[in-house]
Amino acid sequence: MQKTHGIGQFHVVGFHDILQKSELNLIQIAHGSLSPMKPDLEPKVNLSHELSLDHGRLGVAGDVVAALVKLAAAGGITEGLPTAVEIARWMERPPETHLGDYALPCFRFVKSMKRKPDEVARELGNLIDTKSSWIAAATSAGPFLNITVNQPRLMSWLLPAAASGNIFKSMSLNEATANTRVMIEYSQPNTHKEFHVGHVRNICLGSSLVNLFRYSGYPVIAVNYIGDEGTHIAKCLWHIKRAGVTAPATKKGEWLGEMYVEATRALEAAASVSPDAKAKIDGEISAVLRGIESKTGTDYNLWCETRQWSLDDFDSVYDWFHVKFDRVFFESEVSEESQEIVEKYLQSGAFVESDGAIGADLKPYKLGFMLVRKRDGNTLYATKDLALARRKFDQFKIDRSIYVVASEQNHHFKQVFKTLDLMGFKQAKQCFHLSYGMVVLPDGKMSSRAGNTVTFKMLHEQMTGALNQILAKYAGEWPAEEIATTAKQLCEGAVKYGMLCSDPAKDVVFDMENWLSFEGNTGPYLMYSYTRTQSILRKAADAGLKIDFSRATVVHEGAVRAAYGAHNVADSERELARWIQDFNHAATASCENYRPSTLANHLFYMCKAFNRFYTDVPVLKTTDDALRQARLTMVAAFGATLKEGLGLMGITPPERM
RNA sequence: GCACCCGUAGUUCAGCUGGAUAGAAUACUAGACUACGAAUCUAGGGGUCGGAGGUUCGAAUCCUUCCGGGUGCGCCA
Repeated sequence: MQKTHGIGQFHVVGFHDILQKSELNLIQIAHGSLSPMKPDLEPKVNLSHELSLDHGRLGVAGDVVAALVKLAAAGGITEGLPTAVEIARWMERPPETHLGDYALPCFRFVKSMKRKPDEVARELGNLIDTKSSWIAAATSAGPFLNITVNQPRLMSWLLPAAASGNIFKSMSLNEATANTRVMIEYSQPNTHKEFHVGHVRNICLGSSLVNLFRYSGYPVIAVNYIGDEGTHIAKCLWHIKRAGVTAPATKKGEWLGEMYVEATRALEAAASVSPDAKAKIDGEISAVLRGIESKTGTDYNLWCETRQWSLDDFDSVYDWFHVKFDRVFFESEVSEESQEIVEKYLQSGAFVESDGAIGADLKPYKLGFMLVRKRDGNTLYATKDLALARRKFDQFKIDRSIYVVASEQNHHFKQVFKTLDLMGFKQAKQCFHLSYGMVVLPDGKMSSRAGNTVTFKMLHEQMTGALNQILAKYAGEWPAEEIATTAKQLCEGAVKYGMLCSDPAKDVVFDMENWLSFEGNTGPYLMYSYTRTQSILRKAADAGLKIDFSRATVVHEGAVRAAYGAHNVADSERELARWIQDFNHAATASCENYRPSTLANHLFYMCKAFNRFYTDVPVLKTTDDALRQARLTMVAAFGATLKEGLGLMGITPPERM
């Protein structure tokens, strides 16, 4: 992609195929290349890309800058003024709709003009050309300049751009992010253990993050890291052999998880009998472990066989959630490398010996001591994380590394990242641990001892029950296959939305009944909103209103503009358009903050606005042909935006429900 | 003992790099369907933003300190 001279780090040339020529000038003005002011201002790249696609916001900012130049010139000031990109970033949505579409807090830039914010806001309001292309009215309210957008102009750009999906496709064409390779590691289940709802939250967060980063234009490698070795597996196998049990024909992985739980109980019971009994068992388990590590014999064969059961089970879970990994790492494949790492960095001085063991001394950084090799010569979990990180840097050439892991491991990852830094990896500073809180039950914390954990198996069974209920409603009316698909989409969406709609740092209350209640801030509410759009569009097509929303044509823009020029834009339409317009901003923020909840909330408010619009103004029943077409475009624009957003959360809405 | 995270309406949560009168959902109360599908919408009450200081034009947001809850802190993963 060719760089365009004069507009800093913005590359508008690559968007020729998507943007219309008339918009290019606008962007150049907005970024300062056609303006005399601050051409050397360094923009914040990531946020600006999304801004450059928001012609409405930039257009308004451009018109404000034009007035600002006049105002400043009158005072003899020509330098140090903000660019349109800065203005656009500062513009807020006013607290009350009737105040306008944007509010510009003038205290952000008046210092360079040596003026009071109230005065600047008032004079700017008088200077702004309301005959200009984007601004219909501008009035001051104290230090704020409240701006009402030229609605026909805005709608004519926004609605076709969203309905066609061009505005979303453009996001991935971001040169600023295209050269940063990101690896996102998530899921990380242990074989021979239960797959519980905590793992489900991890899958939802991780896969959504992958989507968000890809949407923002990053090349993303999605990876999994499976724990397939360690004493927990030896315990499980020890129990199976001792109890002489055999696996069922199906769901063998789940069965292994149950056997592990039984093993733990049996172990505790046996160990409480006497110290001798405990020692005997410990010896037996060590023998199993050695057997596995010897890579030969019955214990090793049993490990191979049972390990595969777990892996098969994991695959079925991933299929259920529609997640895919580009690469799957195993603990067992980095074991040997971890030993080599210990040797190498012991010599380099990054590691030191202590009490017969080896580790990294992180006390100067208030992170304690990170053990990498035990006295018995074995490496640890942390050592393998170091080995894996090195592989990620060296073999996969990644620039940023993201780990989605529960908050219990905050300390662990601080240690790992600091140690990687001490080992000399410059990418250590680009490592990020997305820490998330626990999944708790409505009546309190989950604990395996209290016997109130929720496994994926239980979740799946509960949802199958809910599934059947939904199934019954349309039996005989819809094709059986569609009923099954729809019910599945609803359940999957309910779970994903419930897992993602609140801040990752906080615990999430797992309340299946609420999530599936279909009322309020739930996945089904959003999906229902989507089906309403499809219902209208289907009916429109049936009535012969064939509008091709797949392309944003000039003709289409003209029609929307004419319709809203001749008819008032209802408040509900204006508000809905706002949420559509701010979608890319929400997606970008969601990505950069590692918080899918930001996007989830945006989608929820957008749906609220749509449902108000739905009851407030007629669409198909609109008598004026042009207005009806414009409103149909609004419906299509909202539907496309919502579908895009749900997709980023890993949710596919049904077409009807 | 030390470190990190959380504390906003009865409950579950929003609140963007500090911005105008702190917003939703739920529950409760009162309304709106000869339907662009009411799995929806409208209206109402409900809050010392854990407490106290500080920073400034301005603090739920930033700093300090205390209180409450959680997690973790060299031979597990």
